[in-house]
Amino acid sequence: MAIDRRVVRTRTALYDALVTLIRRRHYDAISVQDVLDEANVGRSTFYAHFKSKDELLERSLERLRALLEHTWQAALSEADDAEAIPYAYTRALFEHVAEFRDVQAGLSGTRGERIVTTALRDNLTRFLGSIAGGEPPRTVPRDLAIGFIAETFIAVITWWREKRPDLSPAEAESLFRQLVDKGVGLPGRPSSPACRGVQ
Amino acid sequence: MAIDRRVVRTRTALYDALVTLIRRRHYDAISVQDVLDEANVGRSTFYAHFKSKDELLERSLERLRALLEHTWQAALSEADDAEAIPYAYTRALFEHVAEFRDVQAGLSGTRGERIVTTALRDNLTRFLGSIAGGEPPRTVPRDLAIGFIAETFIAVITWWREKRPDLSPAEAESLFRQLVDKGVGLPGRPSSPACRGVQ
DNA sequence: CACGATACCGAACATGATGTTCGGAATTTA
DNA sequence: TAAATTCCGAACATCATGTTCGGTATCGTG
Repeated sequence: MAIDRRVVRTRTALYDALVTLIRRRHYDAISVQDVLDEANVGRSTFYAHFKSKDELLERSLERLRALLEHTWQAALSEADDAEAIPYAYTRALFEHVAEFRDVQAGLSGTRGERIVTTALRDNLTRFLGSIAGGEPPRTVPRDLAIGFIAETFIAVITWWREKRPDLSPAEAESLFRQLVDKGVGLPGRPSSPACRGVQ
Repeated sequence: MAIDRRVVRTRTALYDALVTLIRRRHYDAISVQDVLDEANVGRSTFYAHFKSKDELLERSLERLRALLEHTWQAALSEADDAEAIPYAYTRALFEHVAEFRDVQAGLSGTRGERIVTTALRDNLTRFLGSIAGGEPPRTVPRDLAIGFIAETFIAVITWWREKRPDLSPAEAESLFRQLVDKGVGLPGRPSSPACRGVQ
């Protein structure tokens, strides 16, 4: 027996409603009742599927996961060699990210933001882990490196949205890559000279 | 006329109570009433001083600010030259951070964490800005660089607490500096060879 | 098509947190 | 000591959360 069509309709309606509302106002300012009204779903029905607004968000992120997976696959086929894959991936990611600006804004500073960030980090871990072939040992532990990459990604797109929304995805991605690849050093002292960016 | 002693007593009692509770349980699981009971302060009194739990936390961070300021001053006098100041600062910071592990844990994933992170970033901005003498132009915009540093700091101490609490402050700080200075590159391709860590 | 199973509705209810009000008591400053 | 300020605490209004349950609609299946 296949999955009852009513449940998929109900759930997607709730997912859509939540995203719609996040685009309109701040995540913390959205009540379960708001989602219910937007989705035209009964109260008891909601709690039959999810135990909270946070869980609704979390489960809805399987869509994000699908997007990331698709982007990853595209990067896989597009890249020349295995080493270039991650870069093709993040490049594509920056192209897509701009479309979700209002969602990012609605999530900023909330528990929801952490939920999304965690999902992103988990996906990165999975993807990057899948191509960890004969890599030389690194001084920075792998899980820390991945957390670092994910947080840097968040830092860049947040700054991009809040401070310099005029930048193109390519420019933002360039900054991201620069930070991940070479760091920046603490102001006052250049990091090791060979690593300074050009100019 | 000086500030009424009753108000400072009340406020510090509330600050202390909040921190005490965060050490015991998760920030989200703490109600205003809990803080009131712990601090032995009347309900109406609380709302005469703060409009919410979040504001209480935010205002209580003036203490954090004082700690950071003190650490900064110490780094100022300790460092040989101006360029070494930031590093003396972060080194000292990692020494202190271990003492607040349970507070970090109680805040992780909450709005409170964002409040603290923002305060930290603001302080970093202020400090690092104060020594931004004749610095060469950098390819990465200054405010992005500072945000990047702050987020990297958070990423490292979070990973340190959750995954490798056995590490010494010096070891953790070494990883932090490595990331900030040289980045890490995306797995699969080394970042520019000259920048790889030793070994 | 028809029947059994399942999901949805919606109203009602319990619970608990938030934030306000106000008169009287206590403490502080001057 | 006197005036001003702050605190207390109980009562109250409001709101969001989460649960219960009987009736209804929709679904999958034979």
